[in-house]
Amino acid sequence: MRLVIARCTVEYDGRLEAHLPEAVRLVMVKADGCVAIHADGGAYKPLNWMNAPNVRREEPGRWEIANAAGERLVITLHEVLSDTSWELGLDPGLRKDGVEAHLQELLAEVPHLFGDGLTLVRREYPTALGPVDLLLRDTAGAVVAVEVDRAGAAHVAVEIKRHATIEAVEQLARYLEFLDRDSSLAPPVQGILAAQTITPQARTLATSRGIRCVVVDYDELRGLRRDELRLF
Amino acid sequence: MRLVIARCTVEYDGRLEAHLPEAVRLVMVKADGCVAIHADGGAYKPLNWMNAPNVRREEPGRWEIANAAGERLVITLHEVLSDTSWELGLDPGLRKDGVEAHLQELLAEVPHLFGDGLTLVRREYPTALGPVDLLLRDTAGAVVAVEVDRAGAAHVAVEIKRHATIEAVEQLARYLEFLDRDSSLAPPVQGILAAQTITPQARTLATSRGIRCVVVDYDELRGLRRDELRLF
DNA sequence: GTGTATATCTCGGGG
DNA sequence: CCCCGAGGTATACAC
Repeated sequence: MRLVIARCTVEYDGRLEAHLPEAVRLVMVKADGCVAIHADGGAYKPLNWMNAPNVRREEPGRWEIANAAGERLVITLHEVLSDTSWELGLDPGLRKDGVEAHLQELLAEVPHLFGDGLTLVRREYPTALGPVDLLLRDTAGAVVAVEVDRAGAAHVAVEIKRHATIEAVEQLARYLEFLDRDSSLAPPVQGILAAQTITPQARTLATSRGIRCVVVDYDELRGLRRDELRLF
Repeated sequence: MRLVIARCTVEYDGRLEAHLPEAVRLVMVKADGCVAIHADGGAYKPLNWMNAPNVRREEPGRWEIANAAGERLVITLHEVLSDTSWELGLDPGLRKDGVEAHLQELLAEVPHLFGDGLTLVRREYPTALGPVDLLLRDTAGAVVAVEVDRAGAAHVAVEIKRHATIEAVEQLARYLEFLDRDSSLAPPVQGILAAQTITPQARTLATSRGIRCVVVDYDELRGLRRDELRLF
């Protein structure tokens, strides 16, 4: 990794055009060749950048970086205050826990939480528009629907979010539209929006579309699984 | 701006949990107190970070950074290879050209491109869900609708995107639903999706919802405006 | 502050 | 390769 502190101006021409007036900034060049220009504030996002792969032509006082898509970044270095390089080596990478995928894993193990007699058909059930998080089947005729037109549904589609907004409702509604045309399922398919938090607007829209909202708790689910495992 | 090159491990506990095994990385601390931990690759996004505002408690070999939301970042420094600081000063900031807002400005000037007799009512026309990019009015009864149920519409809502996906169609469909209930407009309101590029899936969904797709060219529009200005 | 929309989003997965 | 969806998205803006 190379770190250059310099008074510079920058021009970017590609997906848009952007210009940075003269100021002192950090220019970071990583081992893969990607370049980022940072100011001394504004979260982690650089002011300007060029991703790898790219080609960098370096002349005294002027760097020109271009990629195959025709994007071009020109850095004019008026004064270089520091120019250092470091061997960092390959990073072992980040381990994450608590993202939507984990919520999905946990919920897939306890489908009966959404209604007695509900069992898992599969996770990531495919539709023409994309995969539904969970598809459940009612094995006891006990689905409780909030709207008459989806009452007694034999299948239930579950959309899982950490935080559900209107977008999540739209997404599930799209899936339901296509699931109702799925010949292997008997329409109507019931929809459930499951999330740790749900905005009031999303809840309103969901209700008006006959979609049930369920608030779930990640820590509680983890505990539940631990408790269930104890039975064996 | 402070730049620390160090062999370190990192723990984040907040909106999720994340862990970074021991490796040499760059720890960047900006003037506003935000912290970012970079590996030597992977575009501009850091492996881990903490935005401002936050409180940083620094002990030898261990930084603990926390914010008001209860998020916590702990950096254990096993070996510090370099620790430098720089005065960058306030950045004059980035000037951009070619974003969606500019496309909207240009299109607002030539509403007749969407159909003869169409004039601009206003940009950012408000609905309960948010503003519609452009609302047009048919002053010549010449709106061409792709679906019978929206034929002869007196008003046209235009959603503008640089690149239109299914999301854009959903967004416009939501607006149309509310515009049809707008007492100051006579339903049905026609919808047009205008973008520099439109995905095939978005086009399919748009057509099935009676929304017309129009591909626009930013450079051509700029030229068009220049040509029109020459007339005066 | 919440909610909504944009972004040179980045990043990963699947067809 | 494109498309889609998630993100500790970040960021701006309106209510």
